[in-house]
Amino acid sequence: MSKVKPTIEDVARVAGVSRATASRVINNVPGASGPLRARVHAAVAELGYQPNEAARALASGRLRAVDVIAVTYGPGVGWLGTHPYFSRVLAGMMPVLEGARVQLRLHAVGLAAAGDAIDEITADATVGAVLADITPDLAARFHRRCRRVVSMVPTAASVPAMQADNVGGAYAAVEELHRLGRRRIAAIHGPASNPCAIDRRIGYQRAVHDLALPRASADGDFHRDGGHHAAQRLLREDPDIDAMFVACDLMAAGAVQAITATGRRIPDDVSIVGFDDSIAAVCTNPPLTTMRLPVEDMAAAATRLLLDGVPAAGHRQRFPVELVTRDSTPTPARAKPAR
Amino acid sequence: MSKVKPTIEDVARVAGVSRATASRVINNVPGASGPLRARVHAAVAELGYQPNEAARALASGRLRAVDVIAVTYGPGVGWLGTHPYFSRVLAGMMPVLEGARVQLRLHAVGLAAAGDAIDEITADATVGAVLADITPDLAARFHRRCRRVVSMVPTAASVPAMQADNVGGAYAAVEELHRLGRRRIAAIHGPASNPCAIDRRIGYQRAVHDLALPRASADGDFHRDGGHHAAQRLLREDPDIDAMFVACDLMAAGAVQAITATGRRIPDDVSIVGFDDSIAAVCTNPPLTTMRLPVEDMAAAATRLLLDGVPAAGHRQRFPVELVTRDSTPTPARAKPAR
DNA sequence: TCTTAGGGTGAGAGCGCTCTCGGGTCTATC
DNA sequence: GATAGACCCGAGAGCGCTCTCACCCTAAGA
Repeated sequence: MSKVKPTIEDVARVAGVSRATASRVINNVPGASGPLRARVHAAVAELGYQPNEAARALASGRLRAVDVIAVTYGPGVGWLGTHPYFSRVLAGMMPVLEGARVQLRLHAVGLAAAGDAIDEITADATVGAVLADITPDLAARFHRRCRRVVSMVPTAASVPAMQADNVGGAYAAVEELHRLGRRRIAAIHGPASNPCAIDRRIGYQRAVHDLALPRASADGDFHRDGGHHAAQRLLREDPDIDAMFVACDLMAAGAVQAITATGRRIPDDVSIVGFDDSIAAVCTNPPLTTMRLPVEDMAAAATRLLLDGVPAAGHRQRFPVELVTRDSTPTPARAKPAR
Repeated sequence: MSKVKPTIEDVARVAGVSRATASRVINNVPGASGPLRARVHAAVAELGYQPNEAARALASGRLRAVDVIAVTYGPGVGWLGTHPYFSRVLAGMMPVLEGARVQLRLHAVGLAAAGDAIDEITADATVGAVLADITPDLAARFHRRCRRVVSMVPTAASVPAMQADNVGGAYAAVEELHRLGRRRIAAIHGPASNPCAIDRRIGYQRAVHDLALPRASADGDFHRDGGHHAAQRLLREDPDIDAMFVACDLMAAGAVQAITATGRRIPDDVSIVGFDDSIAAVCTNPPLTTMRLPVEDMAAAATRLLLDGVPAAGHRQRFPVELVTRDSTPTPARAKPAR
């Protein structure tokens, strides 16, 4: 047995067919049949042949990989290392990629360098890119350069996207709190420039408006510390707050700590509904009632869309955001009676 | 301006040099100088040239990418979606990869399919692979097939690895608890087959032995629920436990919930030291005192090692595991006096 | 002045694969 | 039995790049 890796040429020789035929059966393309297919498969197995992806990509003009783009705001890798969201995206994509034998390439690119990065990534002509986190204008630019793109976050109308009902989720969170008898429902929002955060903010505002509830809110940064500070501020400004809608579980974790530090009990004194249903939701004490964002499903669907060809411009796939009840809201029996 | 992507041929023509020279300056290899370099750079800029990675890989026999391997135990993507560890590995690698213009490919491979996966991944002749999570025998096999490998977890002696002091970290955790006056220190271990978990277990056992402390432990699964159940069991079997060493923050989060559910207070009744210092450590209530595993540093160092060439067999780089004090252990002033 | 060494440069041969195109074979139809 | 059509299969031309090797030019040494 030779040390060098067998090529398709070797497979063809062993199978007694042409390179073209070997290629056809290896790629499962019609135009070769029965007995020949069997012989090629046998040769592949015998030689332990593994196709060279680089050669494949060069010859076919398409690299069998999907890019994942995480634009990092600020220096370093930003949220990538700490926010549970990205892991969920990867976890959702992995199984569908594996089935298709397509590689996953991860790009964490700074906002400043994003333009160049788009050029580079596009140059490799991959199957497509999943925009895990990105600004709307960058997404639009990406889509313009290379149609094979699908966004996981709200974006311009033209860019194909997975669309979770962030507005409705936030609205439902406030409704739930209201149903539980809460009347002073404050909100901790995400960054003012973040599209998801904006939608959740809108949902909150609509709900408190429709329910004729007083409005109070503070901005966080989608991170634990931001949630902590925001909750402190909120409680200082209005000590009678009896519930909080927090636009992200990680911030909610910080809020829980801030609230209990004041001696208030959760859920009795202050009830909380988070957002995401990430791992953070079950790490807090008490575990969080939260709005489940089906990130894994969305990522899987995005990947499938890419694998199926060029997504139609403006393509939308909608995902519900549903309430997951845990212990940061009272059980109905313990709920405060509505005034 | 033509629609087709410029090739190095175009660059060479515009610069008035040969393809070879263009290649030399683009790849920054000696053998071309001064004026020519400038002309080539100008041509690259003018055309907006982006090298085709596939062609590069094919011609040079090396794909400019680093593989990240996460062997998933059991079905699906296992820990990838929920455990903060993987994000930290990726976050650590990203900046050094970016500097070297090397891609990151992620592979989450089931234990059963890992053998085939190794063959496939190896076939692409990448710069190397970072073994984020893997069994020792699989790591050895990987290393045998392709020397360009470095493990992030304990493994056979031959496999190059980043080595965190898991044993010492666990030992130090118990010592700290003892210093704080705790005497019935139980442990929640990770999976019995996990190399990191094994080392932490050893550290605990050595410490309780050296300190002549009673031993009590339960096995978890490195996940929140496992920690929860283990803590319940431990408390049931010995209600007088006054401290827990938990081999992973995620499990500690579960343990915190189980402990407070019994009415015990943290850190006064039961003190806790976790392990990892992952995002979970600051989501619990109270935030966890924990042993910091410098995952990002380890991942960055692993990546650099790969970028520098073929790592020497048996190469080891050691990393300390240090105590991070938060609120799940009493401040020294509040510590119970030693008996 | 001739030789030699050495660095700069270009020609050209692949890397391993895909895919088009043309030729050959086989069946169905008239 | 002749012809058309359908179906298989192989030859061969690249895909865009790297890298070896030979060539040329210049400068130093004899």
